[in-house]
Amino acid sequence: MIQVTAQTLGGHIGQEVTLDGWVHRVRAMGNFAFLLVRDGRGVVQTVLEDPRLVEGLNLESAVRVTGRVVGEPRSSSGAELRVTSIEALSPALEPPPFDLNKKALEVKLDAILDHRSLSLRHPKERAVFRIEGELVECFRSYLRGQGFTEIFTSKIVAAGTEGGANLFPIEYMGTRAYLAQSPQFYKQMMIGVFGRVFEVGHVYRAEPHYTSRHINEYLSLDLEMGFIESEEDVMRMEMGFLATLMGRLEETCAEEIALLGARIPAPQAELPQITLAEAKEVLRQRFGKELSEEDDLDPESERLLCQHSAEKLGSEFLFVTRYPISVRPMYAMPDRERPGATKSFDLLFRGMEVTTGGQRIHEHAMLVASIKNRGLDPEDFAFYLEPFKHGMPPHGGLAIGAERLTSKLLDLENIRQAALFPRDIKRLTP
RNA sequence: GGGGUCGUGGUGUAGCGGUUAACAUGCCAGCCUGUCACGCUGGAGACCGCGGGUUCGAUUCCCGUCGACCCCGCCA
Repeated sequence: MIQVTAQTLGGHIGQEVTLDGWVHRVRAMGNFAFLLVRDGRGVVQTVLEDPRLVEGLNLESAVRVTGRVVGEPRSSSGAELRVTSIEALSPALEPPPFDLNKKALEVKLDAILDHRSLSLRHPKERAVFRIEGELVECFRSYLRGQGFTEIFTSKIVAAGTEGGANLFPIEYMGTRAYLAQSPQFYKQMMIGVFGRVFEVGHVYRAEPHYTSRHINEYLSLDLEMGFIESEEDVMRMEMGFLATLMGRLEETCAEEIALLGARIPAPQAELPQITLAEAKEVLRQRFGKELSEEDDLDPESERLLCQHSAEKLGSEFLFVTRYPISVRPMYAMPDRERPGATKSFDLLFRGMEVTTGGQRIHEHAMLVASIKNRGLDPEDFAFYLEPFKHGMPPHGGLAIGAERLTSKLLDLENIRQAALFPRDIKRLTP
C-alpha cells in the first residue's frame, strides 16, 4: 500500500493509498461526509460514502485512512481521497479545549500557552515553527558555506559575561553555577581554534520583565569571525545571511507564509546604516524626540527609526552603529577615530532590536584594562583571557534573537508565539 | 522594580444597580448527496475569578486579593 501525505496526495491519482493523521473536521452532508485529515504539514479533504465510518470519533483522534485518490473538479484541491476504511489508531477521549479547525485560533495567549501541545496543532501556530526551523537551518548552511564551524558550548557557567545581575543561579555539586546568558566568551575563545565559528543554542536571562518581546530563555544565533578589518565585515556577513534567508523562505515555506499572511522582505544585498548620533538627530528633527548623548535607544525610538528607514532609506532593516562605551560590554572594541564610541552595531527590524554585534578587543593589555575600568577583577576572567596571550586575531561577531526575528518576520504580536514552550517570569510549564 | 488595562458557559466576546445573563463557535440529538468557515431545527452548558463593603437589591459601584495581558527600565 502506498503511504501518502497532504503534500504528495495529488501525485497518486488512481491509486489505493493510506494517509495517517488526525481528524481535523467532519462535514456530514447526509448520506455522505467530508472528513478533513490533518497530517504533519497539511490538511487533506477525504470523502466518506458512508458517514457512519466516523461515528463516535472525536476531533483530533489519530487515524489511518485508506482509499483511492481521484481527480475531482468539485474539490478545491482538485483531488480527493475516497475513503474505504478508517482505522482509529488512538481515539481522542474528549473534544479539544478550543477550535483547532477554524482559520485562526481565536484564543487568548494565556490559554494558547497553557494548552501548548494542542494549540500548536493549529496549522497557523505550527507554521511559525516550520519557518523558524528553516530560519535556523539557513543560518547554519549559510555560515558553513562561509567557512564557519558549528560549536556547542556549555550552558552551565561559573560567571556571567556582562555582570551578574541577570543570571539564573543553580546549585552545582555543592557550589554555585549559573545558566549561560550568552556563549560570548566561548565563541571568542574558539576564534583562536577555528577562525570562524557559530552556535545555535538557548541562553538564559533572569530579568524580571514582562513584555511582548522578552522571554527568559531564548534561542540565540551566534557567530564570531576572526581576521576581520572592522565590524563592517560582521555586518556584511549578517546582510548576506539575511538576503539568503529571505530568498530561501519564499521557496521552502511558501505555504506557511501564505497561511500566516506574512510579508517577507525582498532580499537586499545592502542594508542601510546610521550611527547612533545620526539616529538621535533623526529622532530630534523628524519626530521631535530628544535623547541625551549617553542614552541608548528606547523601544519607541526603535519603532520610529524603523519607520524612518522604511520610508526614507528603502529597508525595513536598519543598522545603528557606534554605540558609546558606556552602554556596551567590556569586550567591545573602542573606535580609535571617535573617542568614547565602540565599533559596535545593533540591527533593528520592524521596530525591534534583533541583533547586537561588533568588533571585540583582541589585545590582551587593552582587554585587561577594559575589565579593570568596569571595576571587575581580571583574575575572575583568567580562563577567558588565556587565548588573548597567544595570538588572538582581530575579530568580531553578533547574536540574533531567533524568536525576535521570527516574530517580526511573521508580524506576531508576542514573542511567546515564536517560542514552542516559552519560559517567562511566570511560566515554567508546560 | 514602576505604571496601566482586563477577569462573564469549553473557547472568544456582548451586556448591565432589578435581565429567563445575550451572541458566535464548540458539544449532544435530528435533518440534508458536493461541502471546503457547509447549511437547517432543537437541546444541554455560566452560582458573571475570590473575599469584603455600599445598597431594599450587586455580575454591574467601591476596597482588597488572586490571576491574566500590556507598557517602561534592561535586553536578543
